Amino acid sequence: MPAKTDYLEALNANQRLAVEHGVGHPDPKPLLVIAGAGSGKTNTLAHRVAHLIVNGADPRRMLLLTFSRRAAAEMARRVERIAGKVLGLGSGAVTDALTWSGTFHGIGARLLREHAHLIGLDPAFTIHDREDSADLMNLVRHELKFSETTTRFPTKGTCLAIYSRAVNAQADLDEVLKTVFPWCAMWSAELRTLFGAYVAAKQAQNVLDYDDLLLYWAGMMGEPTIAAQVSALFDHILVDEYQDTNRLQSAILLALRPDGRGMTVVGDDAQSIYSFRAATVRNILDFPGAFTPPAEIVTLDRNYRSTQPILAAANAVIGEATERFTKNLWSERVSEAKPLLVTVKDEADQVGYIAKSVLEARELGTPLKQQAVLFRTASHSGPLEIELTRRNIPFVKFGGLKFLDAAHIKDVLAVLRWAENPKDRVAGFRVLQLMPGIGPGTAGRVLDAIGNSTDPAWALGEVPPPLKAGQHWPDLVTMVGRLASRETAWPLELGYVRQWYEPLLEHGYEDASIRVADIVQLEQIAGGYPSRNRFLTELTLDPPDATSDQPGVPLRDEDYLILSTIHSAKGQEWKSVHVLNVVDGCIPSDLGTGTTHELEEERRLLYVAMTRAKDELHLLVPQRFYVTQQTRNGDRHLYAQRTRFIPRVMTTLFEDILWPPVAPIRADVRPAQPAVVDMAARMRGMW
DNA sequence: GGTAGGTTCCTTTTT
DNA sequence: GGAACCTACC
Repeated sequence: MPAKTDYLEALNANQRLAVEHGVGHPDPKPLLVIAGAGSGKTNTLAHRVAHLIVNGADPRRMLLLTFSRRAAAEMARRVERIAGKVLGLGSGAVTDALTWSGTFHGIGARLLREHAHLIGLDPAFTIHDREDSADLMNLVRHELKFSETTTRFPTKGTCLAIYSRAVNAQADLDEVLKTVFPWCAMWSAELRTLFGAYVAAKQAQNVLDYDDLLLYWAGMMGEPTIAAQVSALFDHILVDEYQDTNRLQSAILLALRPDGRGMTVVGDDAQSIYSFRAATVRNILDFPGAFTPPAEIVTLDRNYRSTQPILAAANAVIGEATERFTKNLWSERVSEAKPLLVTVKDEADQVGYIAKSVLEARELGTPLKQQAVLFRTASHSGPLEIELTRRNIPFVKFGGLKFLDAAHIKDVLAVLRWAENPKDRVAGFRVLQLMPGIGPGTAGRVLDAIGNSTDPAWALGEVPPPLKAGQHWPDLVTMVGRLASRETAWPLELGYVRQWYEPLLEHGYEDASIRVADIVQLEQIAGGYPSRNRFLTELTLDPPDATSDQPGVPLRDEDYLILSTIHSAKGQEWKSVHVLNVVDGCIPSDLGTGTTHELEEERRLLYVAMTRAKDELHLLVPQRFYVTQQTRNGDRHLYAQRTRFIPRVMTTLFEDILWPPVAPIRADVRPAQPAVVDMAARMRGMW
């Protein structure tokens, strides 16, 4: 029975090619969709999924790999709308069936739990986030006495970064050291020993880190019988943001579908901004040739998002890039307004300009939610956050520090993780040291004592109580016993943890009451998960991005401005976009100018930021730029240059303005004293 | 030997 | 604001 295909009418010719490719064909070629910014990528992918379902594909047998859970949810919502209408299904029917939809890491975790027995893995494994992994690396580093070398050994974070790089890029350690961490090359032998011990420690403790989720998955796919079993779960594999996958991820995909059958990948080489975590543009450039016959390529180059002047400027910026699938985006959205290149005196004016501009736009009918301020580094928004708070402009920040990164939240999660997996030494180590009088030494000995006991909760009760811990110790023993026996239903047991933790919190922090409130909030979030294990796993793999992601925050219906790192802005769009600090040293970051490779990525980053804008784009160029803690000179002002990615010849594509407009200020002259108080405003403000 | 508290340095981007 | 390192105290 031919299905109704009205929904295809709304697509343009190329989108339709991408959606209909191979449907009904007995032996379809793999498909690569090069989708420029704002070209309706998500919509096209969602239509393809829906179209496949309408034509008889089983949504339960579709693997949909997206960049974040937010992207997965958005995809599901659209598929639901399209397919639901055509198939006349009730709401949620299709979404519920799209069970294999999520990030590589999330899907990996699920596949590993389900197939753990086949590869000798205990399915009760817990997952370490980056900080936990670094802590474990640190423990091992100390055990091996690498912390006592005469010349400085790389820090835990650097060690983990090197390890992770080698795993994700599927590269040899020496190669990684030579190309990415040359200053650590002298430690090659020690690092190899360290990583061996680190892997052994993870295995002994039954924990996996982020990289393991991919590595074990890839390993599983290397065993023909298991590979066949896993591959047979899926008829279709669709991957979004393919430009941000690394070699390990592409290896997994190829192992799932060596012939590329039923495989669709979508991406934009111009938006690849994750090479720091070993993503490689090569994946997308080489995809077509990985199969015989090679994959079909469909290019979406019509932009539906931005006005032509914004697009012209963005095209000019990316036009200078060295290697890419050539495609220039075009748009029919005419506008007289060029993007603005706003020169301001310093960061204070930058912040003032944004506040003014944002409020003006709101007066003209653009709600705050339709406006965003983007920046290279999470910490750059600090002064802006202060100013917005002062002016009572609500905002939500994406990227940077997470709710879960707060020490007190990590403490509570560590208690839960230790209960879930008593072998998890990092968790136990953290929990024990919360108590007064217990430091690394005592904590280590306690962990050794309960070591491999079959009943760790009981073993803990047998440990002689460290005297200085006082009442906290017996309370800990009671609590751990309770959690281990699971006598209290999830998520109520979190209440016990809080009861134990609160006195310690009050002892350790001035602002204990705020922190207690956070934990209460955590309890509410926990209510959304069916079990402790699921809670811990999903929270680690998909931490809430911003405060608005958390239920219970009274921001839901309110209007608020979006603050986001450029990385976290991926895939999103706003009517009006401001980009902070478009100066050399920020974009490109002075940390990212080492190699052409890094420099190219910084260029793409600016491109991504610019292409988020629909109607208005403001690039801010502060002339003076405050730098904290430069290695040698301490805090100081730098006289910044406009970013090298917008050379003089390109400035015709922008409207150059100075702000404040009156009396342009030479950088070397101190500004006149501003009015101390705006008395007129104060008088008006009385009413 | 171990813990608590002070000092100094540094601070990309994320699953 | 945090981590690594140092020093004073138990």
